Amino acid sequence: MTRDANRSATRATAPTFSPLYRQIKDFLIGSLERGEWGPGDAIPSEGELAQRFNVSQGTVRKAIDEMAAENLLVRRQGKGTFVSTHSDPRSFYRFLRLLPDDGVAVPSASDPFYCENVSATPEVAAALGLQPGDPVIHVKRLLRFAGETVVFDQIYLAADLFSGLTLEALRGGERSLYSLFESDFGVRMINAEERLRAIAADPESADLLGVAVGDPLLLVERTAYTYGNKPVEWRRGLYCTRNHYYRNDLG
Amino acid sequence: MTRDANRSATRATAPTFSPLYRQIKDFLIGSLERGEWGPGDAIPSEGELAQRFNVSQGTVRKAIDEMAAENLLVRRQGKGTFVSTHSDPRSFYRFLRLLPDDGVAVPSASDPFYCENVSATPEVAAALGLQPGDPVIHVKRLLRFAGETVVFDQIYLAADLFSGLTLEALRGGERSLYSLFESDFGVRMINAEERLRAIAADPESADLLGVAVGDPLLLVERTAYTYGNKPVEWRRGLYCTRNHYYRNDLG
DNA sequence: AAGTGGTCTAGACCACCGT
DNA sequence: CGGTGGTCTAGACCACTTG
Repeated sequence: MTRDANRSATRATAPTFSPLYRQIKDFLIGSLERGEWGPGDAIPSEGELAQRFNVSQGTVRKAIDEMAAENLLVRRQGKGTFVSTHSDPRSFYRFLRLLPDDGVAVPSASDPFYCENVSATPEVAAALGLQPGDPVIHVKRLLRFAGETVVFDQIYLAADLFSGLTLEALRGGERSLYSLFESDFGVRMINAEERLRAIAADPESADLLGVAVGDPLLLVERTAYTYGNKPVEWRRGLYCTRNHYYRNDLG
Repeated sequence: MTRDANRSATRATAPTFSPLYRQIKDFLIGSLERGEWGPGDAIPSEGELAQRFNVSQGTVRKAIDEMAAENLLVRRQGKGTFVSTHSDPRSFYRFLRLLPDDGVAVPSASDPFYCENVSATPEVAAALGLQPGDPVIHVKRLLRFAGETVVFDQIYLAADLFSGLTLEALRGGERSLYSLFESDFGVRMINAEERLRAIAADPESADLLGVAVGDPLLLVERTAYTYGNKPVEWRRGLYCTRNHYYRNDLG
């Protein structure tokens, strides 16, 4: 992280222009990837980082500002800057967009009932960047809102990252799935992309969700990424939208 | 915008703490609301604003930074800072999340076929903050992707803001709907919230979209807001997701 | 009181855009 | 070239949290 690294780069090849705050941000992201600070930990103060990098505090601030905007860090005035965690209730509803038609959000209950090692189908392999046949973990679960079964999720995880995952661990407690991944496997989901479609209920889903075969269901396919935009989870969720809706804000 | 407005506010009532950059931001937003700068116009330079408000350039920068992050302004290095506009292709796909299963985004064609003044139903009135029976404009249109009819939209607009809207104007040209609202009626959509559900196709929609009655369709209800979070449009869209999907990024 | 993030300043220089 | 936004500095003071 030497100063003036750009200006001295008068090579013939195209130089890699990158402002100081960007280099600091990249360094901090690298530290997160390497797990040097765990979720919920405080990172060094702005002043200390400024000294360590020999830059002004404002430059460190700009790097942290961007990371806070990307939900990688959380600032807390008077206390410090902390690594984001899925245990934080504030970041809980970021990955669950389902709300009841009337009234406010109610805590949902997760009921996993299947967890096996299987071979990746071509579809799953493509989503996770694996080869068909590679080992993956297949989880099935239901989500209930106020007693009503609303979601049937089928979740596929790269087996190398989550080896040892069992149904018992999943049934654990009140923690969210991503919270468990984070604490038990050191895999932090920082990003996800969902693709939504309306489809007709198949017999298995209809049975689990208490609807008739052929009834319309909201299909939500999600690819979730960890640091470096590496896909580590793919899931196929069927949402019963009789009394709930999927909310999306177009900023 | 006097300096130290906070510190001198030693009243008994709870003072309204607000940093300088926020006051400047509020002023700029007010100017946008009052239409002092139209979509696509350049706002005064950072230096000029700093002089005008008797603050440093960095303070103005922070105000503009936030507004750029909220898509209200667009910065262009070397040129200036400009009021966002829906004519800008970059902000086009912010309000249309539908993509074809295979291949890249294709320009969509809008085909409006109905535009009448009607009385607001209770549902529409509630969404637009009106009284049931108040006048609204009801528009129906189809959206085609590469020749395939994919969306059936029913759009409701507060009549006072869009009086004079005709089918002919809607059929106008290649401009997006929000681009037309912006240039012809001075109403800029800055924000929207969508609620998604899966439902069974009714006869009218099935006919328009070329599917069977009862087939699953994606229902997308949108409330769009202009400055001051004032709702000005409510729409009910039915999306045929046979060959397309609704994409959502969970940041 | 000490330490943290939050705001603000005044000035410097760089990168980009137009003429 | 002049004007614009983009980066960076060094230092000041404020607001919040904790001991």
